Amino acid sequence: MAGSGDGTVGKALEVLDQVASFGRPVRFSDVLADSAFPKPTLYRLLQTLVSQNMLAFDPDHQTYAPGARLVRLAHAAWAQSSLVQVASPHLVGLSAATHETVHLAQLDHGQVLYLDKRNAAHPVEMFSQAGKIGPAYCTGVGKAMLAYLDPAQAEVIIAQQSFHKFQPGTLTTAAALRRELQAIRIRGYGFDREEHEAGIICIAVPILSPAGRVLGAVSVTSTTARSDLAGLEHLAPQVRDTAAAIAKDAARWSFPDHGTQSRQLAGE
Amino acid sequence: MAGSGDGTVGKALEVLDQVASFGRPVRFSDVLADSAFPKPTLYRLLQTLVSQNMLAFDPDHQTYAPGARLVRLAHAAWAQSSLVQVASPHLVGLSAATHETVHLAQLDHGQVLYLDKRNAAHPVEMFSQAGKIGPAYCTGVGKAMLAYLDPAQAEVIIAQQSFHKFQPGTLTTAAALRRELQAIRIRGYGFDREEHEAGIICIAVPILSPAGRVLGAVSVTSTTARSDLAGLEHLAPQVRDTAAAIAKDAARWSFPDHGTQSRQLAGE
DNA sequence: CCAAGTGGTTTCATTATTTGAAACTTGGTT
DNA sequence: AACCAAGTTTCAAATAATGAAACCACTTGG
Repeated sequence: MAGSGDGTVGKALEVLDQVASFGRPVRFSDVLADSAFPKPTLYRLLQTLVSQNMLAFDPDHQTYAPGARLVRLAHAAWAQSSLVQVASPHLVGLSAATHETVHLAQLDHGQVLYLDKRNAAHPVEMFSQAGKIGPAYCTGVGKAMLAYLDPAQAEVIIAQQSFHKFQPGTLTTAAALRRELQAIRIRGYGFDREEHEAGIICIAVPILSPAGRVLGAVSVTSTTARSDLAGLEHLAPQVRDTAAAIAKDAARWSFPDHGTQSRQLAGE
Repeated sequence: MAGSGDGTVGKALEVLDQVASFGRPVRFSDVLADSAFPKPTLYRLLQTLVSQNMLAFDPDHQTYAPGARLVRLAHAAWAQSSLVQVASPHLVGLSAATHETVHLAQLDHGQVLYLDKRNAAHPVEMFSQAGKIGPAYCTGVGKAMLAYLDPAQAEVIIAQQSFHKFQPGTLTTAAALRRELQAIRIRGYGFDREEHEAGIICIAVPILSPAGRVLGAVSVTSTTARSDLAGLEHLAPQVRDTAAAIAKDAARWSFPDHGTQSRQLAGE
């Protein structure tokens, strides 16, 4: 579904991703080095992105970096993501009740995209966490979402996984993952059994729309030092209730229309 | 410089802005209603954006909303914006020293884009604030940046201002604004004299690169209840020092190259 | 039950944009 | 001065975007 290569826009966004994925400002030649595009094409795409403020060009160092317009757009994305808005109080509640860290995530590009994180102990952070990405095949939220996805879509995403063996317990084959997903469907929730990081375990439940569409997932994370899988399993009802509550609120949220908020962006 | 209308990419991003600027999920016809594009063109642009995950389409309600990829990209933008990274500790320091709210901002599309906010009293929030936009002609940070911009660029931005009279003291003409900018250049810092919001005043200083390019601005905000312009003026040296320290760190930051961070985005 | 209407989608010949090999400019090195 | 690497521009050919009109699916009302 999230296919690559729709026309010029697709190419431009590919370049944008590329620049963003270097963790630092890059020179033209850096991008060119691992770009599929020929020099002048890449050059023009970069120019366009800069002129559109999607990339910022630093003339002092001749480098490109992700631009300001992205931050502005993301603010809009965040502010009106009904999931984030609606989930927020429920996450706080779950975090307080369990005294553990709670995550809210979504699927994007076959990966887990974390939308929110609540930690009972350190009630700070935010942008630092929101927007982070992680693998789908070895995280609790990732597997919980995959399990409830339309089978065809799930297969597409499974095919995209790297199956890198982070830990002894990491699932490293599509077959093993499919078995795990089946188990999750029967149980109603998924675990992360130290598959991604040593000592980190979690229980995760998908958030499903009334029609059964996967909207996201919630998880409660703990450490092997503090708890164990059995301990997390006791939290299953609470996590499930939280997911259900979020789903219910999300379904309600869409319609009331909030009285046409006046739009205002700029003189341009 | 940030011209509109470079080819198809520009059009697609225009549509993206448009969708983002409704504060809610929108139907096709909603977008069409205030779009310059004919029906099929708009339709295809929306399709492309959805397929690229820049917009999310909700099939249940047939609505479009800003998509997950934006959040991911913005995380990258944020994480590697040298300004934000470098400024962070200085903002904390300034906020602690002044017991007031401190802002970090940049110019985008002729508007002020807030990148960070530190409040001594409520050390929470973040995504909620980062990404917010405001007018350039009636905020302290906006005027401070305009004052030190290349005159030609400044004029372009001045021409884009709406000069809406938010408050009795709001500057409502380009001429008045130019006079104010001249005063700021002489003084070295700018004020917001309740021009945007009643009771809110601030002192702002631009952050300039060694070459004199405007990188952003810092401000300390207070209320008429707690302080006054004279009170803020006492803080001028501190704010100026903070801005200078940020500029210095920013200049240093660009080169060390951080040992090529491995890029990793997805299977795609 | 059919006619008219609304909101969304598809077609297809026309038009405008994108493309990239090659040539060129710039600034630094030997 | 000759050389080299990085960045920029040219221009005819190839490709993708365009939008008027037609179409489909579904509701509304006569």
